[in-house]
Amino acid sequence: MVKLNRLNIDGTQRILRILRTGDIIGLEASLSSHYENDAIALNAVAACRIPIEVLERLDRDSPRLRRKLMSKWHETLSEADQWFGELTNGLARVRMARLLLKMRESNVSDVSALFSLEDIGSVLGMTIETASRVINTLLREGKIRRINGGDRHYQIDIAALEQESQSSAL
Amino acid sequence: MVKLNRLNIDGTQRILRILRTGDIIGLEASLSSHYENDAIALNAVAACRIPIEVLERLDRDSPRLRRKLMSKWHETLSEADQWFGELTNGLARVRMARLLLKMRESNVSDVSALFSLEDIGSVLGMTIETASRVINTLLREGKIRRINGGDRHYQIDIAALEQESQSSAL
DNA sequence: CGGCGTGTTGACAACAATCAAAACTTGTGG
DNA sequence: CCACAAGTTTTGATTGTTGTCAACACGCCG
Repeated sequence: MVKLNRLNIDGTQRILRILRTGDIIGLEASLSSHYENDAIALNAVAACRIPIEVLERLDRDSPRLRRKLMSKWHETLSEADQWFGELTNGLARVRMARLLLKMRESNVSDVSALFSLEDIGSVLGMTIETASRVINTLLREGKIRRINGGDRHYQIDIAALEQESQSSAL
Repeated sequence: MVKLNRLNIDGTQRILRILRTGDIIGLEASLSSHYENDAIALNAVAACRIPIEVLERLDRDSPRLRRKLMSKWHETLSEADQWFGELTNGLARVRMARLLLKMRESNVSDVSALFSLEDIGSVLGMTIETASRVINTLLREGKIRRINGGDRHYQIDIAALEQESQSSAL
């Protein structure tokens, strides 16, 4: 997992979203030659680099790749909007529920991989203390369970969390 | 101004961002043929429509346009990230200050155009009551001034608001 | 005039931040 | 292998901010 970090003008830092297998990054390099936010790996990652020249040649010669590239842009934007819409509204426990659902290893899995409290706080816009409290409440309620050995992995009660995540926001 | 509205699965609604002169919308139509969020005009707007076929022909024939198109995607994503980073952190009055600065008519103007309290609330993730309170506090402090006649237009004290907007978040 | 949409204000309750301390983990060097 | 230091998480007490509920003001239009 890779966190996409934005450093605001005022020194504030916020995680914009978490990138996972299949996600693309730095596509803007083909345009402006400077990155606008940091990417920091949260665990061991395998990355595949495509040199700009190759990208440009393919872009020139292959309409199919062009289409694919557009599609990636779209996907990224769509993802960004989803994070915005889902993780910035509602009570702390609602946002946490949504994050847990979002960070599942796959759409059918009930195993969710989280990260440090500090990073959780930065994603959900809350302090590490509230993050900790919310997680522990969910643990006590049996809606999530720590997987031991798994580094900050949780087994989650999907149905329960989906209900939580639908609390009205604002 | 056009508000880009996201309708979440749970019925919640949230404004993702506000589009203004020069912004582009519905670029994804060239890919997936379905829109994922509503666009609603907040005042009279002039729009320019480009048929997909034209877009595709130009995309095929003109490398320059392709570059331009990519650039637009990039711009949109960048904008989305900026909204996320700036308007979802910190106290209500900090977020309001940032919105006021962002909604200026130009980079040098000190006139900021807002919209209904309901929409402000939906952008900043707060209730209309808090939005009203914050605005009135800023008015009383003389940091913003209502422009009479101007429909929800404010003359803002840029320096003061910039200072506000730099309050530590979280 | 009377109703409707929008904005304002107050009192109160709920939620989350802050401050502080302790428990627990992990890695390091003796 | 233990002791210790540094980092991370947990928990408690308290304060501050924001949401909720309710009432009212104001302008607009039929």
